[in-house]
Amino acid sequence: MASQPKYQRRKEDRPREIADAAFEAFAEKGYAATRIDDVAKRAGISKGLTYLYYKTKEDLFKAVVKNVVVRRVDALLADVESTELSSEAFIRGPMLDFMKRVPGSPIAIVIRLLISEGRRHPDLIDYYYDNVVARGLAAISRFLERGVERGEFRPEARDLQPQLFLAPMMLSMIWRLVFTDKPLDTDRLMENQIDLLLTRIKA
Amino acid sequence: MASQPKYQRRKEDRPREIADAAFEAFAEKGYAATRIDDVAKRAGISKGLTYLYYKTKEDLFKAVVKNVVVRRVDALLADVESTELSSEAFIRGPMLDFMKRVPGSPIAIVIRLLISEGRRHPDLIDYYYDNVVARGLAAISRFLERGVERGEFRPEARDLQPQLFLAPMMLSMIWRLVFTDKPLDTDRLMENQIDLLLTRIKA
Amino acid sequence: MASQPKYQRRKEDRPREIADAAFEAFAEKGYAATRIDDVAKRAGISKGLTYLYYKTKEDLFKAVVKNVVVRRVDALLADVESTELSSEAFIRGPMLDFMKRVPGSPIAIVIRLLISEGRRHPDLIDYYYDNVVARGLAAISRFLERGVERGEFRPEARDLQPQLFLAPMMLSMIWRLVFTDKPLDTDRLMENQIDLLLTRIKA
Amino acid sequence: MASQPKYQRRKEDRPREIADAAFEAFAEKGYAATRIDDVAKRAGISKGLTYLYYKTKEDLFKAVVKNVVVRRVDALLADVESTELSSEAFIRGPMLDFMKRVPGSPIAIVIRLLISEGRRHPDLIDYYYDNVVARGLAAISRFLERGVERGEFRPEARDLQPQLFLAPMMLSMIWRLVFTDKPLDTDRLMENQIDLLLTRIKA
DNA sequence: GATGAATGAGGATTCATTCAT
DNA sequence: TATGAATGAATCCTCATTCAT
Repeated sequence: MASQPKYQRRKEDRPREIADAAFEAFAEKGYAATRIDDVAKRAGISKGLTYLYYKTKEDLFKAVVKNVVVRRVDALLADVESTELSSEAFIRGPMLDFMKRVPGSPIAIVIRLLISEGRRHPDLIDYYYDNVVARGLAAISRFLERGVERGEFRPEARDLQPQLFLAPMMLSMIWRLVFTDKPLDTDRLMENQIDLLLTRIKA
Repeated sequence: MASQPKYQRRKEDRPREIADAAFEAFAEKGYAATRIDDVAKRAGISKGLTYLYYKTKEDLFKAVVKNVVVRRVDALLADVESTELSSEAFIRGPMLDFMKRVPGSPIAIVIRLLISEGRRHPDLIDYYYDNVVARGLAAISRFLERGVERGEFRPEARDLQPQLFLAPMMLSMIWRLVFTDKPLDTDRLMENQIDLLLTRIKA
Repeated sequence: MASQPKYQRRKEDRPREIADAAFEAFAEKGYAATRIDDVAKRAGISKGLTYLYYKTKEDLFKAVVKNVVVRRVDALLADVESTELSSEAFIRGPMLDFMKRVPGSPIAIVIRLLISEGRRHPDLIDYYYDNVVARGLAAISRFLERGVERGEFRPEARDLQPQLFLAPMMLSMIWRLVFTDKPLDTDRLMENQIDLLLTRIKA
Repeated sequence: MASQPKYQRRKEDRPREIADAAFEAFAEKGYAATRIDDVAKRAGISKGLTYLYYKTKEDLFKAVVKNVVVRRVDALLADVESTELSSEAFIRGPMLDFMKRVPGSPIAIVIRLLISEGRRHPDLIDYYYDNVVARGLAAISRFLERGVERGEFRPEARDLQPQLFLAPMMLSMIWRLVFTDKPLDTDRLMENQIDLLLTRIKA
């Protein structure tokens, strides 16, 4: 093997590279079972360098949840919010598509990390809630409201808990995380739920 | 005050006492952060004795998931299956009650453990699936079937994924595990879901 | 080699054994350069066991200074204070003997540790001052006072700083710690000082 | 406020600047606890540059003891040796003044470093002995000799160990290094010692 | 059976030193 | 020269597991 250059200065990219590597490692083995050495190896750097950018393993964990997630969630949400369709068409279209993608996305992984490690990081929980959950719920509420205003939905739509839209997505996520090999048509699950809800609220 | 050992009974109960103590400890701190010493202290015995009953920490973990869970789940399911009501009355009554209790029950804790540690224990996942999830799903399917046979539900009820009944329960569970202090009327969430579903399938 | 028993329970003696081993190690290499592993090896135990008795390396350091020193200083001071001689005879005899022994005793080692590491352990400094230095100074003052009362010393003896008696001892200590191989008749140094002082204060 | 680099001059001064910075750092935290990074920061240069002038941390340590000390000691001794006074006047005047200044001077710091780290650097010890201690002792001996020759001191003065003059200075140094906040009139201690000695040797 | 002292492998973290830029 | 990113050996400390008592 030709020997690789031993040094490669890439100050700019390192933090993200490390966070990405850590994300993979945490995703695969969980926080506790992940060795800083693993992360470094995945990132193609030495263990010590990790500590130049992240003071502790916990810092790294927080960075993973914050940066990685938000980066990807932003992308996903952007997709969704830039549409102009009838409320029903939007919900059955882009919004459903979005929800279908979540259980297989990094968001699911992060949820798992938060479920496992969240207790010791209340600030992370808050961060995640504010930046992901609350935004998602608000988007749904906004949509229902708009539907009512436009006369597409009945006024009772306003009283619907937005979590009703998300429940099958959550179940699908957990299902796929835990029961990897047990069959479940998660797409159909979400479609059915949307159908139930739209039937109920359509004007 | 020094905390008193919680368990201290006859030898024959030891394995269960240890498993119970371990369950508490795992519930509080998670698998990795739980010290065998903690478990022993909670069980009121010495660290060494733990190893007489469980060869490794992992064994203990498995025992917790298996024994503790099944024991408690059995109790919960027994409640439910011994009823004679109209299908709708049953669903809105005992079944809904049962579901409402789950997010605050040990089952939620075990779910968390499985989400966190399950990957490394596929046999546990299978065990849990067979003994808890599959039984629950089958019960729901059986119920729908019975409703159709009795003419209470429309035949399409047979096609409903039983997970639709469980989705809000799952979301409630996760919500309460993760967002301990964020408000969510989980009971209402489940009621609404039941209502949506019954509206759809009632004859 | 016949294999030694792998386990040897000696709960009672361990703390002292470890502290003694640590004392040796610290004496030889200083605090920073001493590895817990060295200490354990010297004590004939495993590294981990050290931590059963001393939570951190710092704890061990404190224990060394406190226990080891006080143990030995007590012995030395006991010697001295139990005499009944004329003041001059006492000073030229037991007290001088005592001082001559100090530079080669563990006290010198501890002084070195305090000089090196003391800044980070003000409590240790205080402890050492109270238990060693202050006691020594007080003993000297008491002696001068007694000499005056008995008419053996002139009243001006009361004004003598007790540190004047100790100064050559201190120089001898440092000299021997630092300039191990440079000649200096430390005994004569102390004798001369005592002589100077007695000449001055004798009635 | 970010601390400003203290040194930042021409290249030719670099080695000295670094050594001075290192001296400060060693003085503050001791050898082991001083990071090369600290030294560099104090010197207003990058870590790497330090290695251009000093191959290792130990080299730097040696340079500190050698250059810094000798530079400052030379200055101090120069003061002293250029006088023309009666022997007694000289001892009670410039020499006593000099000794009084030592415990608060960098020499004290270096002594501490030698006490802490000297064992691993016998060459440094020798260097220090030759350039500081031996010179000091010789100066004192020379002075006594001269006093005898001039008829100011009795011939027995020749037999006096020069260390007797230095003992209270040494004690004062250590006292101030270790018992920073315990009161001791170190000036008076030295004055008294000089008085004792002069009383003994004056013709 | 019980105990808890003892072991030792392993992991997070630090920091002197190197070297691409 | 000058920088500071990068390396990796070294070290403290933890904790599951063992075993003498």
